[in-house]
Amino acid sequence: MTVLESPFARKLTAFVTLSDDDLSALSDLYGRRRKYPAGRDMSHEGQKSQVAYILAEGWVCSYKLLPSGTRQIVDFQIPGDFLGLRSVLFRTSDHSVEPITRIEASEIRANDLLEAFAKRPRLAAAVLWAASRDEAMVVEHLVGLGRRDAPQRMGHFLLELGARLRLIGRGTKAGFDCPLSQYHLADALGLSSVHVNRVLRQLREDGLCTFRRGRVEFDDYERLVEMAEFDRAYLDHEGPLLK
Amino acid sequence: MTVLESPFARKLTAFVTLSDDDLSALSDLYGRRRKYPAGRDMSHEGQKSQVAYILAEGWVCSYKLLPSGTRQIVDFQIPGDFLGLRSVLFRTSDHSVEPITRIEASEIRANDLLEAFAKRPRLAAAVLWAASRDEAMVVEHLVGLGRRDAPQRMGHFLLELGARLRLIGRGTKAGFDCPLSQYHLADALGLSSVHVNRVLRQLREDGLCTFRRGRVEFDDYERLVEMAEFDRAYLDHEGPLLK
DNA sequence: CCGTTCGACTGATCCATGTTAGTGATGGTC
DNA sequence: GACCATCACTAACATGGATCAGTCGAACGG
Repeated sequence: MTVLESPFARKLTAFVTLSDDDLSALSDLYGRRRKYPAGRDMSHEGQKSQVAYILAEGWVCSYKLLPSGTRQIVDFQIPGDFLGLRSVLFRTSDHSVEPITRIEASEIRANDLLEAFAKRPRLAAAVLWAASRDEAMVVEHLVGLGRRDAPQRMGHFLLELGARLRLIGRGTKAGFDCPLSQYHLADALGLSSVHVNRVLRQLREDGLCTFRRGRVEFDDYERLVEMAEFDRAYLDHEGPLLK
Repeated sequence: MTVLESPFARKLTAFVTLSDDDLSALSDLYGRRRKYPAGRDMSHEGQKSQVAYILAEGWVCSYKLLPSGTRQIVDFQIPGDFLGLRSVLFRTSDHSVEPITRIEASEIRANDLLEAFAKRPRLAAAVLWAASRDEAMVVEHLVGLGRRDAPQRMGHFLLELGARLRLIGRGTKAGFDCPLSQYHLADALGLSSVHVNRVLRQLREDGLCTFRRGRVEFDDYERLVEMAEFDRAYLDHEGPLLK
């Protein structure tokens, strides 16, 4: 796979037009590529590591565990997303990370990243955009938990995931492949898995969308957008910003 | 008021030991100081401004409005906190800002800030810490909305506020002054104001804490911490990190 | 001084969602 | 082939919190 086809490059170029030089600087960043099995925790918790990753393949979630034993998933990472960027730049991160599928991730050394930023400002702009989009997603997620009911939350979540996946060429407005279990959805949306099941059934019966056997189908995209009050603006996906 | 006594400096020095030179660089940052009346929206929404503020006096909240007319408060800013740092560094922010009390804020020009960072790395570290603490608070807030019930959320919120205020010398483990209405609490905690009232009454009757007439009193700090499962770790308040 | 607004506060009712306790299908493993 | 774990799915029941519909007191503008 050439750099241009990597999910990370696809995501960035959707936002900032990158020159060939920018792209080759990007490919120089990629260090050792590692694989991790699904399920077992990568447990970055409490560690302060000097290395971050760019997820090349597979899905990951970051979550916090509560004393009661329940957990809250803060967000999901898909190919092209950073893993552990914060724990490089800031202090040790306080949440845990679990691979949902088998994953492949390329190491990025903090120094290399900062050097590349100095030489290629557009690259820096693109990465900052990605980071700020991720933050906007957390805020939107928070709004959902506070003020949207279960069907809206679910619809919003699936639409957001769909939009992110489309950006890296892993989905269309018709649907996308999705390895999440109903338990993952429950932990992300602050619901019980029982209720997740009910809500999914209702969305299906209402002809809005169908989630079955690892695949999400948008049965009526526009009506789902309306029901979920989904506003793409916060994802900032409407074409390159810097030409 | 000397720089050292400003809430911003107090907050930073609680985390990173700053030299006299660092502190004077800090005081050079402060630009024009402006006042805003309570209530009227500062409406940064959709604007991309080149100026941020450091809140010197008063309380502010940032929130998102939903189509249904309800709102979700994302967080509160108190003296010493940044206002609009994100909209300087990143793209236009998509939430609104409302002063809760009359406020005073000093302008910070983005360039000045970046220059100061280059010259005084410890200052940069301190500001980065502040930014990452704010993010950690948003995540913790999200966890609360997803997985804590109303009394825990309320307790957690009041304890967090108390800890932040103590850092800038505006509160103790006994309590603090708090200009928030029960509507503010409702919008922040994802509850109805009716339920906020009930929960406050219950906390009072249980001898945990009392919120009345603009004042929060911790009646039994330790028991409240336990009830709310409040873990200070994410605030990172345990003394200076860099000596 | 009166009327208006706003915030704290309450009781009654209802419903969205949680909890408990299952069934059945699938796939992996020894 | 037996066993086990995991996941989707369901029904019955319980409940936290929303909603509705107020009262009351304080602050405020005219």
